[in-house]
Amino acid sequence: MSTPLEKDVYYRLRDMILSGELVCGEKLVQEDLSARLGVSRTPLRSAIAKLDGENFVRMSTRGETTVSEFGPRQIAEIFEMRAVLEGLICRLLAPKIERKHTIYLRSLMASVAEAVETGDDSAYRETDIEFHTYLTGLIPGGNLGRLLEPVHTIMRMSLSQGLLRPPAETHPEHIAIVDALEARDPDQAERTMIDHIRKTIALLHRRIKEEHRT
Amino acid sequence: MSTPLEKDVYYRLRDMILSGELVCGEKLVQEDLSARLGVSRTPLRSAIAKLDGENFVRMSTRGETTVSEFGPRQIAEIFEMRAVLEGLICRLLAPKIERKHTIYLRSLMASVAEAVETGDDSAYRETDIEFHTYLTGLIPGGNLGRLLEPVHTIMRMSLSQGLLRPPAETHPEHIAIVDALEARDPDQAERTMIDHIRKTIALLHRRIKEEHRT
DNA sequence: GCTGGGTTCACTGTATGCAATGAATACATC
DNA sequence: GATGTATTCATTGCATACAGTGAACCCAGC
Repeated sequence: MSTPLEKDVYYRLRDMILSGELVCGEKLVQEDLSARLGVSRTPLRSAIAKLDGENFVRMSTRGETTVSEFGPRQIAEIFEMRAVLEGLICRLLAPKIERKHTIYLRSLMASVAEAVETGDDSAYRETDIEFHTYLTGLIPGGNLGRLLEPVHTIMRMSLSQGLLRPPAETHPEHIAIVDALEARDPDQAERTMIDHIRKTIALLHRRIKEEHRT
Repeated sequence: MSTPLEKDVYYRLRDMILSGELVCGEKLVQEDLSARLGVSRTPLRSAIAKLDGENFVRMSTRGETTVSEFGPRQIAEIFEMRAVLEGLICRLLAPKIERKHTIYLRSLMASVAEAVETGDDSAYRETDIEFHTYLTGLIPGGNLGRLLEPVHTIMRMSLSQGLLRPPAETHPEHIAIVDALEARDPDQAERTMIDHIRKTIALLHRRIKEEHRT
């Protein structure tokens, strides 16, 4: 048992949901899925139960399991949550952030400076995610971080689907966030982070509008 | 199948964790637990998987399942999340809240006016919870609401353990929140809600300090 | 043709059995 | 006595088997 089968099934299932392979509202039939994934229903059920806990699927009381919806509308809502939660992280972090952490963040920003200039999105994308993930990981205790993990998974998916503002736009915002953290200004750090994410939300809403028009 | 056994096990297990019957860090032994609860390991495993998804327990890769910690420190962190998330709810709700909803909230407040005067905490407590739960339920889509459900469970537990500010203090705050919602002022609504919850967090921190001193 | 009752069937929830793995213990060797 | 090794054991992960339930379907009666 190098890797527990149910973990594997969990990740595969989650990917299938986020990639749209399993459509929203689709009823999950355990036998079909287990055949499709080549496992028995036991690890599948564990995976589904965990996904239920994370709200990726919804189990009705009558045995029906349906896929939660992750359209632009829901993504926007999730990003709203992300904004305030990551803002909170910055606020809590600011008073006591250690020098080595800001140094790492700065080096992270510096490492993609060229990618920003040249407009190399794919190189920039990973750094963007790392920036947010790293910050989240800095909170001790980690309840907050654990809650945000699935959210960041969704964020990763959104970015890979092209939900990306121009690096030339977001890069300075990231730097401003680090500036505020380094200045140990909780309010400023929180505000900067929230504004940063809400600009992406605004982009999302424009997308929704366009999509609605077609 | 009046009620699925695994749902029942899930709730019982969650209660055992929140009530402190299962201590933080305690390793969950499936056979022991299943015997203790009078069920087989199968529904138990489903329940545990879901609790893992909600971060009530933590499953290591090596099969060990341990209970997450819910001490004052963690409760404080969770309340911080609660503050910004419920603040967000108010912000999103304010522009479009319907009259019938504010009417209900006002009636809710009015119904406990005497309890506030007389200092009848137990009568007031349920209304307090209902106030927050109701607001959470008003957000459409419900991803936000679903995320906050376990959080409110923790809140309920905290209140029953005496984490309660005097109703005379919180009651006007609730009213102020409804005022802001009715005025359709998103910023004010968000701020009022956040301040409201953060005052409870401050109480929590005082508790932590006291506890630390003994 | 439509409706009511019964039968079948697909699917889920649960229990149990088995195999595998990590840990603890006992033992042998240096 | 300490250290390395083999064996046992506790406990998990997985598959399968079984029972129960809701839904679809079919057929008879009006």
